[in-house]
Amino acid sequence: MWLMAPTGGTPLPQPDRSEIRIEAVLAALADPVRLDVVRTLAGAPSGIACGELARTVSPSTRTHHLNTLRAAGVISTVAVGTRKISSLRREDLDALFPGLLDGVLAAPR
Amino acid sequence: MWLMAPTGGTPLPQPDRSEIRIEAVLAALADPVRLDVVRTLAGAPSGIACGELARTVSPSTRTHHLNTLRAAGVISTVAVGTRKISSLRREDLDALFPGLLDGVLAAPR
DNA sequence: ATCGAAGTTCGACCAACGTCGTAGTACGGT
DNA sequence: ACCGTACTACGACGTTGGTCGAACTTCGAT
Repeated sequence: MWLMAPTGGTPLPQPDRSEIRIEAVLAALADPVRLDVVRTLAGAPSGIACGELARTVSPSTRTHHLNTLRAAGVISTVAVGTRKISSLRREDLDALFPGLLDGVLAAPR
Repeated sequence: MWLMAPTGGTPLPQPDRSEIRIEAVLAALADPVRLDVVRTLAGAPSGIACGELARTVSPSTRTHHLNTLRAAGVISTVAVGTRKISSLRREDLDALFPGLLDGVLAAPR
């Protein structure tokens, strides 16, 4: 048995880089819960399981927020076992909107 | 009679730099109409009258959007005569969230 | 085969938001 | 003094969005 890389699971559908719209990204980042998720993911390049994110809300609400972030193109998620590991789409966002993510993350908590 | 600078009118109340919150800024930028306003103002450092902005919506809706942008700290407005001239708070935004505005403005129209 | 853990889906509810029309205010020009 | 222009304030309406609980699915482990 080998250690499976976080990128080794089944990827959930997500928008292509060319399909990411700035309005959707901004709307996704505007919510406090989702912004907290993004800040957390920014410090964990290898990804984090859904259950470890946004513990202040219920599981169903958590799912809703992660769906929103994924649909906007902010995060990508892979299913490994019973878990789903999410991580920031930093490369795509930096390529499309250089400075945006850094600017957001520079904001005081 | 001299040409009055756009900064010479009576300034409307706006949040201090220290009061600007990233969530409010992102929420303000997330709306298509307001994003259009910001893009327009980005190309006019000297400011633009309300009536020349967001012509796709009614005057009352326009006022609502400009109020939202001002309350979020994205724009500042001065009243000169019967007009109100709005301009981007570029310095403040760049100081608080370096790269954010540039990233947003880099997005394709 | 069964159980538990991890997420999802569905439906409901309430708050917040974008939109408008109408009425109102404030200022400049005639 | 009057009028028109520029913008605002208010109230209404429909839509969207965040929240939850309950029921369901899927997978790994025992």
